[in-house]
Amino acid sequence: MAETNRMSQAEKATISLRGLIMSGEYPAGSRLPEVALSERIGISRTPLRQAMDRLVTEGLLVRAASSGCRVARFDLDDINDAIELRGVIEGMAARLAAERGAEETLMAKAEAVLDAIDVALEPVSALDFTAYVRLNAEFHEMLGQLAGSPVIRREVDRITQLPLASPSSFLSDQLMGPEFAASLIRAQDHHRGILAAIAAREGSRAEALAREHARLAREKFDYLQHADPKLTRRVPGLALVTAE
Amino acid sequence: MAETNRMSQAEKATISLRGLIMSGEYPAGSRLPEVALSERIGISRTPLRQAMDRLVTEGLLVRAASSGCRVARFDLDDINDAIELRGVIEGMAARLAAERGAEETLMAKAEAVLDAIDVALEPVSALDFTAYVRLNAEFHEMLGQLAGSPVIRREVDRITQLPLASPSSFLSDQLMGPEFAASLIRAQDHHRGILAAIAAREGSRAEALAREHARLAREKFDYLQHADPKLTRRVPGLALVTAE
DNA sequence: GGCCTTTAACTTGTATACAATCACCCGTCA
DNA sequence: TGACGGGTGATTGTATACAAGTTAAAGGCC
Repeated sequence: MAETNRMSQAEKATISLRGLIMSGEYPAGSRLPEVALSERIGISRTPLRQAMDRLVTEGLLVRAASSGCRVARFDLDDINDAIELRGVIEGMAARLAAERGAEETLMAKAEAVLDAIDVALEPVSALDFTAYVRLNAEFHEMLGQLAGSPVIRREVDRITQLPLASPSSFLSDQLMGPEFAASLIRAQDHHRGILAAIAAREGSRAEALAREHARLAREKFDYLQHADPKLTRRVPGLALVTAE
Repeated sequence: MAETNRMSQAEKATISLRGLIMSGEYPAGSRLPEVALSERIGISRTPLRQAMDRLVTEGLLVRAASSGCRVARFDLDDINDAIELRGVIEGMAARLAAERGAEETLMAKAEAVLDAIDVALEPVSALDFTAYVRLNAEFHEMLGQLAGSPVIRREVDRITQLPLASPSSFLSDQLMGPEFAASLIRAQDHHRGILAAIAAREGSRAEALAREHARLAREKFDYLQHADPKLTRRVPGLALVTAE
């Protein structure tokens, strides 16, 4: 959490509140009383309300008519649709990058990120998980830039940061198992394929690969569903997903 | 502008401010002093700031680091990318509707809207333009619902309401000419095709058609660019687009 | 005369006070 | 005993006052 000094109260409130909700502190559907919250996180109501507005646009909260906010409720379909949506957006970014041609320096940087991921995955038995999460997020961010369009980039960033659609969602070293490690390697294969398709100006292939890549998140999520229910409390956001 | 009574100050401020900006009152790149604005639209700073936050997420304003908001600046590429983005999102909605199957009552309602558009376009020489704009917006809204997913619907609504990507953008009876009327008829052909593809469960075709359909907006925009420059002042939003 | 520094005014960001609305509960009347 | 009405409490929405930071201008010094 870099430099909480230079952050505005509203930003701090956003992060605190998002964390509180993702951790399941406030169960899905529960109301969020403003005064109590502002006392709890030590920030006055004005920036807190800004934060709540922000989380409403993120979809984490819903604003009931003139009666404050409630924590949103998600079911399995919502998660899958959010993942599908991310795949479509990232697919568009990859396609446009291929069709229009991506800047060489950006491509080189993206390749470097992938090389670093290879390193992080190197000792399959004891891979560097936190490094992977960081680098993976970085690659997906690069994907938004490769098309060279501020509009596209902005949209990819937005989708990518949505709590339940993010490429980092439901990633947790809690579920480190052999099959999980294997899925990380498959993901890296996808990464390479997407970049290769962009370099070869194969727009359709780049788009299809990016969509397929997003679907890996589904597998991870399905795995979570059937794994130890105790994980619900340790994997951020999982507490908001109702069994349907 | 239905029932400004029951609206919160923040909503009123959003509408006023959006109107002010779209009309070109504040030129692209200019700063928006909060106090002056709040006096001008007669709403205190707190809800005004909410409105500004909202317009920032819409992309109409940009927030410079600790120095308030400026009116966003758009170029031709931004417009085209926003249109492409809408095509991709609506394409996804259409594809999912086809793949998953759309509810019959919704399909019937969508067909009814298209029938009404046919009527509005009937006398080619003197078609009912305002009715067309309303019905067109309604069809695109239905498109978001046909997939039967709240997540998808939400996203289509969001994109569809973005000022510069909306299917109603740059529609103006100012530019009523024979070629323009012809493009409305082509648009209606697309509408029919999309719905037929959904009914036939042809996801890929539905997606491709929806994408192509969005591209009609490009033609309209290109036409505007080369038309009478005086239109800049009469077509909402056009004033924000710089010549690049 | 030019540049740097300091100060002052303005602008945003935050906190708090106030207003209005909503919901719930209790009491009274039919 | 049940239902309706009034009132009271809490909670959100709005306005305003205050603080902090930024920018611009003016004056002094080199």
